[in-house]
Amino acid sequence: MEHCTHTPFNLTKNQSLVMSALSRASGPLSAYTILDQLRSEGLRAPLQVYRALDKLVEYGMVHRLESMNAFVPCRHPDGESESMVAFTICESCGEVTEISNNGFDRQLHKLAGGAGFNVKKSTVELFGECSSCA
Amino acid sequence: MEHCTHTPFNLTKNQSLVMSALSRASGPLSAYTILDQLRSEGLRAPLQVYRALDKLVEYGMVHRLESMNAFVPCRHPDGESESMVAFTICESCGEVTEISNNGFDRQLHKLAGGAGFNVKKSTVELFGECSSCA
DNA sequence: TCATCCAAGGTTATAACATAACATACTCAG
DNA sequence: CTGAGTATGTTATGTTATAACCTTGGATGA
Repeated sequence: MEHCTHTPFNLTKNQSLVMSALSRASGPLSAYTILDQLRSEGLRAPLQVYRALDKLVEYGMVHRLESMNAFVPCRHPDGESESMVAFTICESCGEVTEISNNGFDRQLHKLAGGAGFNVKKSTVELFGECSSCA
Repeated sequence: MEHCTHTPFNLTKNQSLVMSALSRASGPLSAYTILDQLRSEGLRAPLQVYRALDKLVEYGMVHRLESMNAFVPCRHPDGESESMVAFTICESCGEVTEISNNGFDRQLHKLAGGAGFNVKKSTVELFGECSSCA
């Protein structure tokens, strides 16, 4: 599935700006929040942000959190190879963590496969309480 | 997680209207599509639909597809007991299917639990190709 | 009875998220 | 150079969701 294999890209100006805004942030950002942060850099319209985001997602450098209409830089833990990506979202502190696991990925494909469904892309977002808030 | 345990409810008028619109439909409906279908029944404003949807989701009778901003009636297959719910979404014909599986649910909790995260609610949406389209 | 509470409903306005359409510029292989 | 393909800029608009405020109707119990 999506992952960071394409990372070493020459990003365009807008793509770099959006990427660095996301990297600086401590949590997910909406497209419009990114836009506000980058007005001083010359960005003016939502499309400039959305276009950059589309590419960054395509390159696997950014993930979209469907349940939040927000974006995070890809930071899957070292040692994890490419596979499905899932997110934990803490309902009390807002922390978002990326987790990936090959076994789980296989399970998921198997589960869907049992119904004759061939999975190409997955969205897995888990809400609950993180360890620091427990 | 969410499921249909609360089903035998006395729904209000708006809730019934929204529920029957979803039940009639062959696929997911957006809130605004539901509104359009129910104008003839007297609904006028988005909030009337959103409020009904909120309740129906709370009762476990409707699921929200986060990645599509759309809603489907809960129809998990007979014999499946309560557990996590996942959806397959066919990118070629648009068919949406609900699947649930206790083993998968446990896996998912275990995966997150390994990172100290306590899962309360999950969104699992799988995109790909369904059996009829293959 | 009627006071009070509370869930649900109605309405207007607006916020938040996302894309259409069209014109211009950059860049790189042929 | 040239032209195909990608990126950009800009305006306008489409789509999804909620805020704020007020009214209705039914249950409860003093």
